[in-house]
Amino acid sequence: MSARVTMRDVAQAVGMSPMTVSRALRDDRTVNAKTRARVRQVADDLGYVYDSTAQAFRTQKSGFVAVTLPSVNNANFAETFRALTSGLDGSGLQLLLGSTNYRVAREEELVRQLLTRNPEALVLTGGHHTEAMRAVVRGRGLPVIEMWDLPADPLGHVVGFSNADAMDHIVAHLVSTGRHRLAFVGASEGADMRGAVRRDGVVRAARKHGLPQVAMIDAGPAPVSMRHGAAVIEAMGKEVARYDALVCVSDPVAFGCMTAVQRMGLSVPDDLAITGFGHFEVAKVANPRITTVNVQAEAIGRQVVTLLQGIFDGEGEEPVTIDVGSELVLGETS
Amino acid sequence: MSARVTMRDVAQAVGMSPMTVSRALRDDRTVNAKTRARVRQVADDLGYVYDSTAQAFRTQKSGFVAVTLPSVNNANFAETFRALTSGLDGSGLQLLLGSTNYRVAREEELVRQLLTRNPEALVLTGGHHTEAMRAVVRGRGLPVIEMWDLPADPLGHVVGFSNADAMDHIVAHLVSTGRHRLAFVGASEGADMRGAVRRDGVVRAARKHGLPQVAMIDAGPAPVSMRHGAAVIEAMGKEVARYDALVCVSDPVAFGCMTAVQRMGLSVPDDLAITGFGHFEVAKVANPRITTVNVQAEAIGRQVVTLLQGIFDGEGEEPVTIDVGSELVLGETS
DNA sequence: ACAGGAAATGTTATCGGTATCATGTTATCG
DNA sequence: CGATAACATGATACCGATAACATTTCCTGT
Repeated sequence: MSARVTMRDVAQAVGMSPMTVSRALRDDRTVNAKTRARVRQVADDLGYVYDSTAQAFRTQKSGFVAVTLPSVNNANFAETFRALTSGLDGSGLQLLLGSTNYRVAREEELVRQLLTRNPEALVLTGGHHTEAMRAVVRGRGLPVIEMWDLPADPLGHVVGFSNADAMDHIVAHLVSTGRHRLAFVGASEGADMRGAVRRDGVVRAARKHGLPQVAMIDAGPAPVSMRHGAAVIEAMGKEVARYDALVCVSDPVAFGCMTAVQRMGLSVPDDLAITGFGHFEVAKVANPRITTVNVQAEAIGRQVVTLLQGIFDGEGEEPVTIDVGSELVLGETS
Repeated sequence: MSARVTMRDVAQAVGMSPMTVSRALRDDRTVNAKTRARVRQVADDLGYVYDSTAQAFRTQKSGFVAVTLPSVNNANFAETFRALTSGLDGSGLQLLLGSTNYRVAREEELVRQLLTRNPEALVLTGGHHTEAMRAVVRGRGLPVIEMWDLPADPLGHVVGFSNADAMDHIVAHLVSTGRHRLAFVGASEGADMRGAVRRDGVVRAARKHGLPQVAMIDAGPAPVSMRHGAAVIEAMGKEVARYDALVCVSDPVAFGCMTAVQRMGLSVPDDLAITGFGHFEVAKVANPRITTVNVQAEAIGRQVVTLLQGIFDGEGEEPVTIDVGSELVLGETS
């Protein structure tokens, strides 16, 4: 109880200076092996717990990597985060996670907050940010990685893919299988830039392929998921048969739409094709399997880790852009 | 560029002492309102960024709440985490997240690491820990909350529910609808205590209700999800019809099993009942809807937030146990 | 046995805020 | 108008680890 055990206490107990204890605990080879062992032992006995805060303060290296995600409640982002975690495991770096709830204003606030912790690198999801935030980050001069997007004017490194290209794959595929009355199912226009980019991608692709205008089905404010897809289709009723393909903003939405369509007795894909986005597990397992786009969430995480390692090993300063691409994954719904 | 801007620099620019700047930035009312505004302005102009590390060091309050989750890649845990995040938003506390990958040994290591950051509270998922970890945490004397479980010997506060009771609900329901050849689908016996508790819960409940022995279907090492459920049933083929109910360790597994069963032409629930666990979105949306148990992931998060607020407001020291309960949610698969 | 260098350990100052106590300055009132 | 309180600001020390430099101890070869 009482006061906390510090290196000074350990040093006293061992009969050495705090400096030696510091070195010993960091496994500094200039400290005699026997001393090192003894220090370890005594530290354990005293219940000493290393203070990373003091270290971070003194060395001006926090050991933190700040990460922003739109939401942790999304299998794809979660997968990327998992890859980051496991890739950074053992490197002595800690992830500092924050969620933006798909809003750039919230992102700005979050990043300001994260920066006060002195992170050694900043990993952002998406390439859309407020001007103020860009300024803050730039002024800080710390390594930045934007992921899940290919921003036109990157802040630093980039690991992502083109949402527009991905949507083009889908539209091209639908066109080639004879569909031409497309509807896009996504979140209401609002703060969710990612959804907006996908929507625009579909519209542009449709135009390019000579299709009539794409209908917009609004599944509510972001984030939208299975139940929103199901609800909006349910509300439409048989009206939905007016279209011959539902292009959904994500796999969960697609799955939701599909179940609603099936419940009303329509057949997928005979009456209606359905496509998703993201290659979520549900797309692979659903009945029928959902045609989707694989965006390789895990690969993004791994690439970010590789970049981070390079950064901390003091490698090249020039910002790198890595396009992990995306590929159409044919299912049975189209 | 060059050196970083500190309070000293701001103070100099304003023509006041660092102490006044410190107070001004914290909105200390003893500082003249005009001065406060001016300090704010100058700090902004200079691009000053507050250093939480220094603050944490000096005040010995990190502003961190450490949280361990088995995996962020699980909609339920993610939901709890989201509730924690949004509940703590604006309180000046930062969540420090770590994943245990469902292994207590990993949890111990993780907690040791997290403790070096001086968290002001520790939120653990689950009630199974290594002895060493219990000792470390106890010795530290910081507030602890265990969630998602009702441990027999809690480390501190508890917000959870009884997994055994929940499984009993399910088994009782299956029995009451005439099923008696049960099989449990879950992860291999191993480090995943949560899965083990559910399995044992089913076995005990079956015995209590006078059922013959419950068969065990091994979907592979934890964590198991949709595709593992689908794969193991697919591998069994029609053999699965030997049972009249599949009790699955989670909704995703249940969904995977169901799709596999349906693909081989069997009917759910006519040929086979299927139950899940967790009230995941997929259970509500799937076709047919999956009978499951609602464990109120979000409520757990909210309750934890309430406890934390109480702790930081210096309230009652006696550990509290909150049972958020669980309830059977009837679907169409049983 | 001794110079010279390697190995092991110690001393001092410091990172950027802020608790604490001290001091100066401006209202308030009999 | 002088005393006293209310308000505003400042000086000093310190949180716990460690970089940088200094010193001591122990070998090694001749």
